[in-house]
Amino acid sequence: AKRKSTSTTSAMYSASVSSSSTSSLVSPAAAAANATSAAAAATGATAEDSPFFSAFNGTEQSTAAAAGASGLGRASSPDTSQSASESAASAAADSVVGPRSPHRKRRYKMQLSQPLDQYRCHVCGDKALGFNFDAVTCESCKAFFRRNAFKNMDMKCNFSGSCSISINTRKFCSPCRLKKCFLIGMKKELILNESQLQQRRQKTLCNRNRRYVTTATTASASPISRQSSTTGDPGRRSVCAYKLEESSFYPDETALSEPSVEPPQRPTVLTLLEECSDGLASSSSECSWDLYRPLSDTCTQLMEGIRVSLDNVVNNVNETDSEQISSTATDKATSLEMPFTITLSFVQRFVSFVKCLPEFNYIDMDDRVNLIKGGVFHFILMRGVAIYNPELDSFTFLSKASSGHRHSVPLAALTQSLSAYPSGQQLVERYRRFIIGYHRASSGDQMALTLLQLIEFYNPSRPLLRNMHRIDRIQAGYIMLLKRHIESVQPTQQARRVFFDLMNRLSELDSIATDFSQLCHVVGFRCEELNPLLLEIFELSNGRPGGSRPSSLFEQPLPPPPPPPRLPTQCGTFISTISSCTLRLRPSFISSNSRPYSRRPITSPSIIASIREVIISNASQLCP
Amino acid sequence: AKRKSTSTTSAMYSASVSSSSTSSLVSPAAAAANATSAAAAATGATAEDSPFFSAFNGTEQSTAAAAGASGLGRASSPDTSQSASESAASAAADSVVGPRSPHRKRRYKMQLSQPLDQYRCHVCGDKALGFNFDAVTCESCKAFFRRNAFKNMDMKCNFSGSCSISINTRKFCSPCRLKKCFLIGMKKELILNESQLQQRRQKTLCNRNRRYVTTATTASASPISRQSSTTGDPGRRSVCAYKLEESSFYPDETALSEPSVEPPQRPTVLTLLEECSDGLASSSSECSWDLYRPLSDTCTQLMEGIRVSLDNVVNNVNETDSEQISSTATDKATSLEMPFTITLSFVQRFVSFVKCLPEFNYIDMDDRVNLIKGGVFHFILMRGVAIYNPELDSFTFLSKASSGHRHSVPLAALTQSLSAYPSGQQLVERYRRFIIGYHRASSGDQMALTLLQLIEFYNPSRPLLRNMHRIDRIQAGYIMLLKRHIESVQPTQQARRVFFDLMNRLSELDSIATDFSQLCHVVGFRCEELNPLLLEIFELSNGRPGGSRPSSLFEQPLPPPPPPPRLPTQCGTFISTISSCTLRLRPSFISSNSRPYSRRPITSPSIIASIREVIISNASQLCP
DNA sequence: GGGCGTTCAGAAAGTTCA
DNA sequence: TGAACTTTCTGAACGCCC
Ligand SMILES: [Zn+2]
Ligand SMILES: [Zn+2]
Ligand SMILES: [Zn+2]
Ligand SMILES: [Zn+2]
Repeated sequence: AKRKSTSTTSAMYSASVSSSSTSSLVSPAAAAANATSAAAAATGATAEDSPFFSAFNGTEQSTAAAAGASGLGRASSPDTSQSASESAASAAADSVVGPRSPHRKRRYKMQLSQPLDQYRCHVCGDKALGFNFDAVTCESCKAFFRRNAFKNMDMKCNFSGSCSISINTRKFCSPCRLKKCFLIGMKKELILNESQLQQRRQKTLCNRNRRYVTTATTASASPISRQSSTTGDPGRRSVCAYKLEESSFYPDETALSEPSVEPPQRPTVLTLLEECSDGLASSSSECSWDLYRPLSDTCTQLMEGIRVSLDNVVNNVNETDSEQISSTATDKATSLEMPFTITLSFVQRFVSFVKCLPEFNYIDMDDRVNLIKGGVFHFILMRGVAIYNPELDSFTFLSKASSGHRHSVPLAALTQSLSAYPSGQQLVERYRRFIIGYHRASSGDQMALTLLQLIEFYNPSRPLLRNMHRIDRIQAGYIMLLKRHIESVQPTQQARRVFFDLMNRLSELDSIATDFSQLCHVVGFRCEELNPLLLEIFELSNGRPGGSRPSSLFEQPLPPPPPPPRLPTQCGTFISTISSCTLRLRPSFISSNSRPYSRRPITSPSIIASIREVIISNASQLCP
Repeated sequence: AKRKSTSTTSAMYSASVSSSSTSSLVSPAAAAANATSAAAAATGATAEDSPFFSAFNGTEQSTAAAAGASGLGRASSPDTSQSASESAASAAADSVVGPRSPHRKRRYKMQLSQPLDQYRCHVCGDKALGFNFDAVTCESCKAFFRRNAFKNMDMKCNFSGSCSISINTRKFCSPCRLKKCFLIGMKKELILNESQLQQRRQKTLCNRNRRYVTTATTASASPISRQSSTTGDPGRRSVCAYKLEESSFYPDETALSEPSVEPPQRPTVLTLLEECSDGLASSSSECSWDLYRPLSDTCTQLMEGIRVSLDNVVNNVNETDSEQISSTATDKATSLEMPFTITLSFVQRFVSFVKCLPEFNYIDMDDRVNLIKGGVFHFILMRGVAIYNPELDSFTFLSKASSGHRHSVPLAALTQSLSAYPSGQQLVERYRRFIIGYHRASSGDQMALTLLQLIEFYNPSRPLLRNMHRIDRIQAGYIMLLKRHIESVQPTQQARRVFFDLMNRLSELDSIATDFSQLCHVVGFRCEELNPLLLEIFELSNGRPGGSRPSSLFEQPLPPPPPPPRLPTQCGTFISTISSCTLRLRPSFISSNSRPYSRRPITSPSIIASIREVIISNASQLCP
């Protein structure tokens, strides 16, 4: 009995397979198979002994067996498992219809002679109404297939994996049922996917609305049909599926008004974010990468833009500044004028640089000011990392004045300049460690360091920001860009480590910047003749929430000062440069010279107004 | 009879399942089948031989058969095989059933006027509600059968072996009752087996979570939304799914079916990414936030889902495991069995947990395996952080076995367990520092730590990944979620610092995990009696690119080993648990016991195949 | 009328708890 | 052990668009 059952199995399966592959509704093989199993049953093995017994009901089976046994090989029978009466009828029909051409076209209305409801599901033998997902199936198999075709073929059959599926047994082994569905040619591609579904639903909804409006012509319904459906018309059927879309449904052509396709413009980091969250946009068809992740087009463009601006603006010290720096370097290498001169020059260039970035344009005017105001120290300090030369322990940068030569400002000079101030040396030492650490972590990668500057620049926690979300998004974009950049230059394995290491080090920057700003405060405090403008500027970075408490560095009264550093001559230049080019603070501040330093409110409106003026005045230069 | 019973086991189901959709217990088809089988039985097979013999007690059966044969077609049954005269039948049904309005306005309610309880359990005669395990039984017999069908038939009847089973006597003789169950045709094949059970539970868990999340977080939404998600067909793939599947499935259509509106389903982290890149979607009209950034709805939902799954799955140690851990803790606190037992239990739970996450569903089967395979050690170690208790310097977690008490496993025990191995103690010490550092950085924030586990889990640089982009995107989503979480619990100013600090510490994890995996390698190496399966498992995490070079820890030949730790008894449990529940490795691995350890290729295909089997086998449980 | 999807009550598993 | 309950699956009936 065991052996027989196996043979029955294979017979049955080949039966269904062939029936599907020939696309005729039934094949001789199928009929023969039934005959076989019937014969098996007749020989004494109970039909039920065979786990593969295709349990069509008994009478059908015997009928089929009889027909098969008659040797006529009902080749054209549309069904193997018809009930007795039906089979008789179809036998008659068969004799009329005659042999069907074997290459019968796919699925032309086969209602040639017999009504469709005579057909039987190719999966389970239940009565079928027509094609479902490209096979003749019953309603239940149709639903079953729709529900399960996309589920992963996970479940294993509990039995041999070749259970026979009949109208009675179909619900016992879904894996085998599903398998058979595929076997007989059901196509899961014909199941509507989610977006097609949405379309369909929307269309339905649309039509229904129209019909409702036109037929009902109730005054309330017509003008605001959308609203009515949104609020859940109680009289209407509650259609769950539609419910979901109602909020986004516009009665008429959503599609038309929608299609703001793609900003053909220069991409911003926000474009990158979209690309990353989208997944479709990735131009590379590859799903994976090898050691180095290739850059997407967007990334390349963004970084190229940054690189160009970097070269043209940030690294392009103008001659005046260069001269200035050169002369300061020779005359007062260790005075505080040196860093002031340099940073002033840089701040100008950096602001110009930032204004070249497309996304800066999208920021509120006030917030542009706030970003610059709140981040001066941060990006100045980050710049230090970028121009640091570890061999020389110096900052080095091209100098136009000395014709291609490089300026080189030893860090030691800074130490010395600040030695007169409390904790000045320690602070510089901290900064040095910070720089060195960063340099190691980044391997001096200028692009990475520039991106870090930008990430620091677009810091959503700067004080007074009006739209933190926007800044946050931009920052996220640059973070993503940095990530991608690193992944493109570091092997996958190390990329993450490097990336997070770099990001993490920014935290230290925050505290260093705070201390530097405090220190500068003191510097300004000590130089009475220092123009109030300078004070204001240094106070810029002081306005952060935590910054209102004066740093502990400066709390106790200072000891009798060493020869107080003086910033006489250059200060004028510094101030005038700022006022003329970058900041253009109101003249009144420059003129009100000897005003005693008093702890003004941290966010003096005048400053903001002034800086805003600068930004606005140059707004036309912003890249589109 | 013996032989036959075996065949019964493997045999397929009965042809006599009555038409399930009807309220009648017997459909004409079934009746006919019964007639057949009865005939077959008459030819010599005993009744209990036939797994399909639906042995209603004699009278009923013959009645049913007669009814079917007589063609009277019990009108109340809208049976499928009744093709013609359906209207007549239903009309008849109407007249019988009661005053259903003739205009059949709605779905027919099928208010059975004659309740089913007129049917009697075929085992005990109690009232029956329907079919259970393919026979008409009462509830108690159903439960009885489920509980005992697979128990050994050893128990002998205390009486003659032919006790009569009635509603009163049924509890007196289990063996006879069970025998009768089989006799009347109950099929133990229809009892869900272990893996099916697991799937079912997982699915329930998933759905519960989803429902909970959607209801909990959409308080403002319409009350129907819950219902829609509840009754909606599961398994439907969301828009995100399609996005994720991009090139994999529909190379062409994807682009066409773009205009998908809003993913109405449970959000994934990808939804979050979209939201973040979108900018318009931010539901809060606010552009800024104060100290603590409010969470968007998406974030809330995502985290709520995670939290629920975390509580229900990860932190829900089942009793068996709990027992095991308890007993191990008392007996062999310092042996290596302890960590093995615990981690095994955790790995199972973690895999379940991950499978509850909506986005996991969108990942390629192979990649699911690869993620788990490549990350076992990582997420085990991260788990350590989550359950670390700094006061006790222990891992602590709830124990069901000891009724709400907590297990507490001192880290020192781990040190001691590994003291026999080279560098074991140092490694544990490193791990301890890692844990403590993380604990400080996160302030023990469980959500943050869980997110970090997930970030580590979705690591695009795991070996052999087929779609790194997809994993990368998911990881980015979780990183974003972590960021948002931290921003919501930390003041803006510190949030970034904390966030990057936490992220950065993951780098250290990588190296610790590598070393641990190497160490486990050695452990496996030393214990010859250790089952090869165990070795394979520990090798799982060894497949990373950099992992092929053996850690320097273990390069030189080891000194004569101290008393080699042995993992005898528990290992069996360990292995069997793994094989049965979580990993289900191929039996061959379990049986081939004494195979000498040899350096197999790092990515033994068998492992992958095995693990894939696990994942696939449970795939239907995945939330849609 | 063909062929999709949607609905929803009912069948049949498991789970809980006294 | 068993009554009561929960959950998932199933499929007949139906709605809609082409
Ligand atoms: Zn079917
Ligand atoms: Zn099967
Ligand atoms: Zn009973
Ligand atoms: Zn007995």
